[in-house]
Amino acid sequence: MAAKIKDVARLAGVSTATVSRVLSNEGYVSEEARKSVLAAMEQLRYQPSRLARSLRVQRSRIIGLLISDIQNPFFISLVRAVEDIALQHQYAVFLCNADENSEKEKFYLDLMQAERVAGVIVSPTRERDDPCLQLFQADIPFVVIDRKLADVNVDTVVVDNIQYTYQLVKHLLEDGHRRIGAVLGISTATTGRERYEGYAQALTEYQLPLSPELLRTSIPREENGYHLTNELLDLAEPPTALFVGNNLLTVGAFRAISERGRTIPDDIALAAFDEVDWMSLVKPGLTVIKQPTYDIGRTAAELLFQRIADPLLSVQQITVHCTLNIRQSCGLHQNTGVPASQVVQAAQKEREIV
Amino acid sequence: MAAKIKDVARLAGVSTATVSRVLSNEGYVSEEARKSVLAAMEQLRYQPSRLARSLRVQRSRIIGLLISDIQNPFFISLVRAVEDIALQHQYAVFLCNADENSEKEKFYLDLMQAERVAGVIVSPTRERDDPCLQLFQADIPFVVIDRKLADVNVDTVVVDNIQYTYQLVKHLLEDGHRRIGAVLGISTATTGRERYEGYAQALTEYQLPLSPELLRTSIPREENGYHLTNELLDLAEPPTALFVGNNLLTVGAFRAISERGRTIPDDIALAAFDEVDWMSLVKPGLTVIKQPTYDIGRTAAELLFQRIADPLLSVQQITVHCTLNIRQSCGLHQNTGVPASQVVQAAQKEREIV
DNA sequence: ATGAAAGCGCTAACAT
DNA sequence: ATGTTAGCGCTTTCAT
Repeated sequence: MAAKIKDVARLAGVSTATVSRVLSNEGYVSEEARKSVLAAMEQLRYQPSRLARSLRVQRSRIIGLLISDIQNPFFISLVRAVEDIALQHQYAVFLCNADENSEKEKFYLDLMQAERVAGVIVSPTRERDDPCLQLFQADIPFVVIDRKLADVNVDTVVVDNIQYTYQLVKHLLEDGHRRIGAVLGISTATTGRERYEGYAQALTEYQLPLSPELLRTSIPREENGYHLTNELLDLAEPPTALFVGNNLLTVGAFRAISERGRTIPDDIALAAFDEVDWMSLVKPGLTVIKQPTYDIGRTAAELLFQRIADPLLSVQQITVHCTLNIRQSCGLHQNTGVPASQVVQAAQKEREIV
Repeated sequence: MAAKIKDVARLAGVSTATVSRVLSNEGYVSEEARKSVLAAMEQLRYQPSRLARSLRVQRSRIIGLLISDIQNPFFISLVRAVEDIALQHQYAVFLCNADENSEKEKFYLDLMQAERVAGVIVSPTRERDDPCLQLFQADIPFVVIDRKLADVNVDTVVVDNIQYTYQLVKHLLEDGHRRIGAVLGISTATTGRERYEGYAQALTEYQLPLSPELLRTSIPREENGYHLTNELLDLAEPPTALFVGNNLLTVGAFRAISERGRTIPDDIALAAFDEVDWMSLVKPGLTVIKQPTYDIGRTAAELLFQRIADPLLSVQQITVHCTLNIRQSCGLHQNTGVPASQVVQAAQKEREIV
């Protein structure tokens, strides 16, 4: 097995305490002792056991990151951000993927607790989420991202889904569309529900009915986007425009429309939540709300480390701003009430405390 | 703090040994004792510390997964696969992202060693990779994926890059192209080098020179694909076809071509390594080699658990098969020597031991 | 069938 | 400036 602190101490002719002091750069240790310890470490290729250390100091230098779907590009740069910040703090990231499955979510949260992680960042699969509450009750520092959690006052980083969806759908309305379909994620997650609300607000403002047949929801996966869009296109009177509430659903929607030989935006307009890099490659470019994914991850990680450092800190609920990227998929917008430039300007990457 | 085994023992009126026996379902324990222990656990919401357990039994139920770039979709379903298999074995996955940076790679491998993970799956950033060798010398079970490692005989899961690239480039040649540019990943990783070899083999077979000006290599990132492709398009005599060696590079290449208003395949043909889901959305569809990413991950994880179970098992080097997805991006293929159907048939998802 | 006790590798009082 | 020692929470002989 690997060398341990005792071996280093023996070889260096000092006690384990001295070795530990060298390791942590704390306390007094003579230059001479330090040198021989360092030499011994080198010689034995000593790698201190973080396992033992964590047990002893009763906290590990690992944070858990539980995302709801690793297939979703939205989470990828978020992961990168968390990783970057964690690295700065000398922490490692324990990444888990709930796969939109609340059982897996519970499993992983239990696991993180059992591994005694220092804190957790989580995007809950549902708004009322017992496993998350349990985490909260166990006094484990944690930060919620992307989706809000009901019944607890906890550090949170989200975007204003209602407001941005409202703007996006309004954009479609201003282009003259009156029959706008919606393909959304399930409404047990707040993102799904709020995006529905934004959609509903916009229609209501234009005194349009909220026709149930135009609304489709499911777990946000590509195949679901595909099927739901097909359902909408199969309607006796199909929508002239589509609002899609998530990037995976968008891939499916796009494919469904293409396969039928329909063209965007002439046959049907398309506007969606979430930007993905390939969207700049497809023609026509998609009009989307772009979330600052890296910022969300960075902010959440910073919040978490603040909370770890000071558990008594007051709770912060941060809303980050998005950008409206207007491209060609909703058609010409000569008749847009709000000029595109103004909309984009209003959506700087600022932060506000709610 | 959370309840510990002592608390459970006290509440249940038994010793810690008995609690431990209940926990692990090993050794004799009376039905009566079991019941009261279970009740005590419930009441205290006891979560055994895997940290302490790992220290005691000298091995954790965590495997490390170090991928070279989390932005690359290639790795995502691979991650999913590893996660699925690990879960079956009651292991957790410690996912790290080297970001094509060998310092980060070293940092994470050291970290994994310090955390005493049970084993590691890694896609090395370079062919001669000291941190990986160190892992090997420390007798930590590990499996190499995607890229081979020189100087050691270690469990490996890769694809036959040379062979598939050869087929793909030959396809371009059979379509009549004689000036084929290549945009590849750096050749310190075996994927880059081997894909170059496949390219070279095909050209050589057609007795074409290997013109250095047609070959561009860099770290596989989108912006590099963009710049390198622009360089090729800027040549006095630009290539009529392009082979791109990796999906991130392909996004960049595609963008560069689009931005110049060039059309695929009329102005320039395009064929690439790696499939990504959005490729079915762009027009024209891209001709690509599709790697069985999930299979690669699954195979690697299975190999790792075999090795953990029996360190003396003979080393396995597995080559998984790819699929050639022929679409419209390399032009019509009436003049293709090998019919597409036959090529695809030859590329079933079989396995072979090299 | 159960308990007592040692010890995994490390840190942190406390003593010198 | 350095060493001694107890103990983090768990498992596992070895007794009984």
